[in-house]
Amino acid sequence: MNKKKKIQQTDKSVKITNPTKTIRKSSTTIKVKPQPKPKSRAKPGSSFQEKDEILVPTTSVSSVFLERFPILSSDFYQIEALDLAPRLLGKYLKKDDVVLQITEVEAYRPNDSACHGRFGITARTAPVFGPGGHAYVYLCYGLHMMLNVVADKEGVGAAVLIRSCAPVSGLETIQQRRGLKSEKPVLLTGPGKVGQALGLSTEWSNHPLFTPGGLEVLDGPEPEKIVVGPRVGIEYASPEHVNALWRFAIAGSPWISAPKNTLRPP
DNA sequence: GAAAAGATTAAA
DNA sequence: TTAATCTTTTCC
Repeated sequence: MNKKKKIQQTDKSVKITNPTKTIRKSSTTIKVKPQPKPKSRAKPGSSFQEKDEILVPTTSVSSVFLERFPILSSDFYQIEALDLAPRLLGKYLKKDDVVLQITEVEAYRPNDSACHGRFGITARTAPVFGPGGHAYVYLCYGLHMMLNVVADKEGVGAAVLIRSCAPVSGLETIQQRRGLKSEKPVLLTGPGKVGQALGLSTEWSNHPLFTPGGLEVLDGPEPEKIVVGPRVGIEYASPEHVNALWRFAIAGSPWISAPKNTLRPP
């Protein structure tokens, strides 16, 4: 059917109600939350009290990464999502004392019937249309925080979903946030798990990833081989976009979400 | 103003 | 296979 005509990117007639933009800043010191209940997530808006936190000096682990893998600049992201997605593989996500290596991603693009930007600019999706290099975090199924990296230039509605990561440091914090004492792929294979491990809420949406503090993306080793496949969980989209091979993963990595049997060499 | 659906996960 | 859980978007 003809469902493809309204997907055009909207003009300025759309009103943009400003999303809640309380960008939380965290210092370079490592924060350890003593409160032990990873089950009930803290309600957005009530950031955990500063006084309840135990501040620990930055460890050598972070210094090593900052030295060898510097934070990526804004320029890195100003390309189309299909190019940015595979380039994000192997890069590092850093927040608090947690460092994750990106192992699986999906590209979402303009004129893409699976992209959140398909309805134009809204309060939720405004960051997607902003300049590349910012986070787009949204609540999925009322439960899961999904982290995207906004791609391309301002005005273009494109982003890359982070589907899976491998743990690099901060394993205890990851396990505590996940409520799971495992080192196996079940810990971080899935977009909801990544968001939970990083301690994200929708307040982190639109957070710049190219400036020090809070959530950052650091440079990392380029993977030797990459596999591609159709994106996951978008059955509502048009066949053309359901079948598009816009899912990318590091070949051979165990840190990849299901289904794995749809991934092939490009 | 009401209702359906969702870029998922964990447990039965 | 299904419940959990709630915001966003659409429909009347």
